[in-house]
This record gives sequence, structure tokens and C-alpha cells, in this order.
Amino acid sequence: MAVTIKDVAALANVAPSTVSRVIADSPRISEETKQKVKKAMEQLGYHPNFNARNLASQSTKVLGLVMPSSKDVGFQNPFFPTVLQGISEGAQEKNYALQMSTGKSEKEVLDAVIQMVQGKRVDGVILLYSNVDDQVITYLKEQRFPFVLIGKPYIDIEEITHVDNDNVRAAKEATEYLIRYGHEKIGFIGGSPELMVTVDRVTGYKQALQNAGLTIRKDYTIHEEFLREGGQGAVRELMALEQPPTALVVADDFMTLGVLNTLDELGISVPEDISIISFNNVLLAELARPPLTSVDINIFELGYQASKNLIVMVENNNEPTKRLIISHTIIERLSCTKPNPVRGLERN
Amino acid sequence: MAVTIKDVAALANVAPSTVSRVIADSPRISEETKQKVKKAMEQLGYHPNFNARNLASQSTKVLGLVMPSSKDVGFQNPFFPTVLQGISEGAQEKNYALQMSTGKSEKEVLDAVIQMVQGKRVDGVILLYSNVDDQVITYLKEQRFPFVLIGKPYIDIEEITHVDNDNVRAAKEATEYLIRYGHEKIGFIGGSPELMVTVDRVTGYKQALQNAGLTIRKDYTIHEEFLREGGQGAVRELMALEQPPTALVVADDFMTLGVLNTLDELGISVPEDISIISFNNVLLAELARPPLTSVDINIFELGYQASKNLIVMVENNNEPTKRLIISHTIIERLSCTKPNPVRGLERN
DNA sequence: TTGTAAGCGTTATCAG
DNA sequence: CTGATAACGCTTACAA
Repeated sequence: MAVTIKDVAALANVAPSTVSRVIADSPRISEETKQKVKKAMEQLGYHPNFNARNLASQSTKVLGLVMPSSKDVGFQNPFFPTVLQGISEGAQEKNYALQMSTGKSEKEVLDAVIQMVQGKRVDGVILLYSNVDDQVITYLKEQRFPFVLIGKPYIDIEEITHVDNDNVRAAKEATEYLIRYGHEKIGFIGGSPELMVTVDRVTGYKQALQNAGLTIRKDYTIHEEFLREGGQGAVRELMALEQPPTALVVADDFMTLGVLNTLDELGISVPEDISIISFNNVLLAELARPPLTSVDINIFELGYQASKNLIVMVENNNEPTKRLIISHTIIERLSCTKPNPVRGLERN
Repeated sequence: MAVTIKDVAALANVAPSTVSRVIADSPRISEETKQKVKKAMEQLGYHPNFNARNLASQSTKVLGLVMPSSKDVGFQNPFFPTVLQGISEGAQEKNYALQMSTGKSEKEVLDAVIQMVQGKRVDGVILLYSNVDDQVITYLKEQRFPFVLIGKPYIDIEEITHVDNDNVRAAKEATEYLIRYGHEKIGFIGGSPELMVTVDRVTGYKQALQNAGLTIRKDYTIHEEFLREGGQGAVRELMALEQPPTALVVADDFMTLGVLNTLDELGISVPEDISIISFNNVLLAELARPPLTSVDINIFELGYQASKNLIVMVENNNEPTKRLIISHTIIERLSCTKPNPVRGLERN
């Protein structure tokens, strides 16, 4: 059917192995035949068959991507397209392809991963999320299969290569940013406490309060099951307190959108009545009303470093496990200002 | 290294070919040996090697996904995660895997596709976008390689299997919806006129106006290069007209977010001063302020049907080209109401 | 520097 | 119904 290495060999008057060497850009081959072969490949429009190559070389030049189960609303988070871009760029640079594995349930996801790995479809795997007590991680470790996690592992942190932000520091700085504005009653709204990001960000938030000598009120920290309905009640509760916060740290831009809505319904305006700083700095942050002051966590870079490093792990066997910390920056926009004294007293 | 078909054969006391038949669930094989072999596979923890299988069978059970070049802002549109979910589900049902191809420029994307196809990495391809004069389509057609397009092709519409909405009807209905509220001055904001979606939606918008006997004003139709800065100027211009529209048809929820912002800056409120109906009904539409009345185009289904149909094309050679139209529905929320008579006069 | 030949793990074609 | 055996297209010792 298609043109194979043999056809090229025949046309160039060399052995198939020579052609193979040219493809691999082997050093020990004369410039002359190299050119001759290349010309023949050109002429015939030759493209190597990956399946054959993979089979022979026992590797695929493909990275597997494990997404959260698709029923997860988090899937809709603009975080994913961006991290994908980063991964994709890192992979492309080294000529790796990307294979996605998804599933409707956690079990389906695990099965898909097993197929990928055992079927030798991929050389390594990137996990785009991390659940508590994750089966996939357990499996991958047990198989000693190369993988990197984007985010922070729950367990065996020293044994799992991962790329993450310093989320506690980021949250600490975000909170301090509000404190510098003079806020003392600062609330925290985050996602499921089962997510490490949430845990880290709450920690940082509390550290900042503590350092500043502010009291940490338990009723100031709430967890919504990610936006939508969830947000409504939570924010309402928070604002109905006798001493409602004058500023909010919200763990995710997308979530902030929901918070903004509820606030609007309550007739509370941002930043006049309440300041908000949030996280991730996705395109949305810029488009929100008001534009959000947000901690840019460099999503693209998270993905880029993940694939970059996975590839070294794959290519140099026995790479040490690493922890890569991506930097963050606070992007100032219009959602923060000084506390409103009037509003602060209003309910005393 | 790993356990192969031979090991299974040895343990089960049959020939490798028999094992292969069991895997393929061949009908002509005794229930007895089938069980025997299955037990052996179980016992050894056997998993077929896809590379070997692909090589021998000349097919991969993998579908290729072609995304727009990643520098494209459109990449950030929440449209993608959703359509991916649909594609993924259709693929999973038939045990197909998904391989992504991306690139920073159009050329890189084309190269990636060529690699996929020539390298026999995939059995078919799904295009998640369609550019005018697209190289990828040209290439795929020329190779007679199975592919389906999500959206509407620019050319050779009868020869390209695609799944799309009836965007002109959808836009017509959306516009009529506004007309029914009593609006007569209706503007249209859409993306690049190089995109078929935009073209179709403008067409539908104009049809509705015409049918209703309303004049089609040229200065009422504007195209922004997708949100952000673009939106600003355009919306301002529109609202600065002597007779500014009292309602807007906006071609994309994400874009509407930008429009909403500019409107807010201008002190124009939705829907009191101006009504807006938009398209896609992504999660964002629900979260916007006010919640957006939006045409639900069934994004998931677009993806689902795309992979479903691509798989039949791949498996039954010579399937006829099809055009699949996915239904749409207007989801009413709070961004539309009757025209505000006061505002209408204000500038006369 | 280049050629020969033995795999890589399956599937597919024939026989039996 | 099952077993040999030849592909599939490429890589990689081992020779030359």
C-alpha cells in the first residue's frame, strides 16, 4: 500500500537499515548517502509508520493525558484549555504526541489509563488533577510507570514528580494584599476541601491573618461545591453575619463569577462595599465586572513544565523525582480597595 | 518483558492464533477453549499490545482531533471542553481512543495532521473548527482520509461530512424572539465574518428583520475580533448612534460577557435599557449578570455525533457523506424584555 | 560506513 | 474448530 522504508531503500540503492539510520539521524553515516536517501524519501513522499516503529523500538513518543471524569463540573474550568496549551507546546517541541483519556466515572478513567499503559500506547502520563486517595496514582506507582502530576499529591509527596504553585504562599500574599488595604474582616471562599489546592490556599489565608494578628473566624471560611447553586447560599450566609467581611479571598476566578452574582443580588457592590481577590487569572478575570484582581498562577507554564519534565523522565530512565514550583504574581485590577467605613458600622 | 499472546497460548495449551481469535471474540471457536484461554489471560494479567495489533491490522482504533492553532483566543472558549466531552463519549462507547494535534501556527497544525495521518496513528480525524480556505481539509480530501467537520465547510459542502446546527434558523428565531417583545431596532454583534457560524447567524438575523418588515441598517451589524479590546470600541460605536438599538443579537456567550462590560461602563443596563440574546448557552450564560437568554446549540451533541459518525465512516468503507443538523432551543433567562420607551426617545 | 537478518507482538491466510 | 506460518514496517545487533 503505502510507501515503506524498503521502497526508499530500493530507490536510493541502499539497505533498509541505512534508511532507518538516516531517519534516526545516526552520526555514523556518510553525508553523501544521507542526502541520497533524503532525496529518495522526498521523491516518494515517504512517512514513517509509527506503529511499526513503536513496536520495534518499544516506545511511542506519545504522552497520555488524564482528565478528571467528565461529569465533573470542574472540567468546564477555563483552566483546562490553558494547561493543555502548555502541555501541548512542551510535547511538540520534542515531537511527542498527546493522547487523551477520559471517562464518565472514576472507574472508567482508571480503566482507560490501564489500557493506555498496558497497551503500550503511551510512554508516560500527565495527571491534570488529583483526587484524595486516587486509584490512578496508586496504579501508576505500582507499575513504576513514568508520570507527573499537575497539582500537589495527597500522599507520598516525596515520591511523586509534580508541578505546582506554592499555593500557600500565594494565598498568604493575596490575603496580605487585602490586609495592606486595611481590611481586617476577611473571608475565604474555596472549593471542596478534598482538593489540595483548596487546602493549601486556606492555609495561606490563615497564616496571613495570624501573622497580622487578626483573629481567624471559623464562620469566615466557606467551601462551596464549586459555583452555581452552591455559591448562592454560602455567600448569603457569609454576608448575613453580624459582622460581615469587608473583603474576600476566593480560590478560583470562575467561582468568583458566581460570588459576584450573588453579591449583586444582595445589592452589595464590588469593590465599594467589599473587596475581592481571586486566583488563576484566566481570561474571565479580565472580562468580569469589575475586572478581577487575581493571582496569576501561570497555568500555561504548569502544563509546559509538566510535559517537558515528563519527557526527560521517559527518555532518561531513573530520573529523580522532582517538585517543580511555578511562580505566581498578583495582577491588580479593580476588585479591591480600602474597606468602606460606613458599611463596616452599619450592622454594629 | 511484558506478557504476550504467546505466553497465554503456552499456558492455555493452544496456538497463539487461537488466543488472537479469543481476543477478537471470533464466532468459530469452542466455548470450552474460549474459557480456557480467558482464564489464562486473567491469570497472567495479559493486555494486548496495541502497536503490534495496529501494525498487523492496519488500523488503530484512535481518532485524531484537530484543534484551532493554540494562539487563537477562540481556544479559550468554553465551547471546547464541552464538545470534547461529547466526542469523548462517542469514542469511548466504541472503544476508540483520542489523539490531539495542536500547533502554534496554522502550518504547525497542518504538519501535525500530516504526521498523524501518514504515520497511521489514527483511523479518522475530527476537525473542531473550519477556516476559510483550510489547508487541512484540502489535504484530507486529497488523501481520501475519513474525517468529519464540526461546523460548516466553506466549500464542497456536499462532499464533506459535517455536523452543525442550523445556524441561520437559530439566529432567525433568536431575532424573532426579540421582535416579539416589540423590538424594532435590533443590532447584531458577531465574530470574524470569516467564520461560517458568523455568516450564518448574520443571515438568519437579517432574514428575521426582513420578514418582519424592519429595515436592515448596515450600521447595526458589527464584527469584533472576538471579545476583549475589540468589544469596547464596537459596542461604544453602536450605542453612540443617533438611534441606538434597543436589543442585541450577540453570536457567542463569551463575547456577550465583553459586551455586557462595555454596556455597564456606559451606564446602560440589561435588560432595562437594552435586551440581549446570545448563543451557545455555555455555563457562563447562567453565571453572567444578568443571566443570559441564550440559544442552546447542544454542544455536547455536536461532539457526540461527530465521533459516532466518524466511527461508522471508518468502519464501513465508503459511507456516503452526510450532513447532520443538531437541534437548538432558546433558553430564556433574564437578559431580554420589552423595549424601554423612555430610552428610545431620549436621543431623538 | 553500510548491509544482513533477527526480532517486536499481533493478525490473517491457509491448511487440516 | 484450531494450528502453522507469513506478513505488518521498522529498529538494532552483528557482520562485513
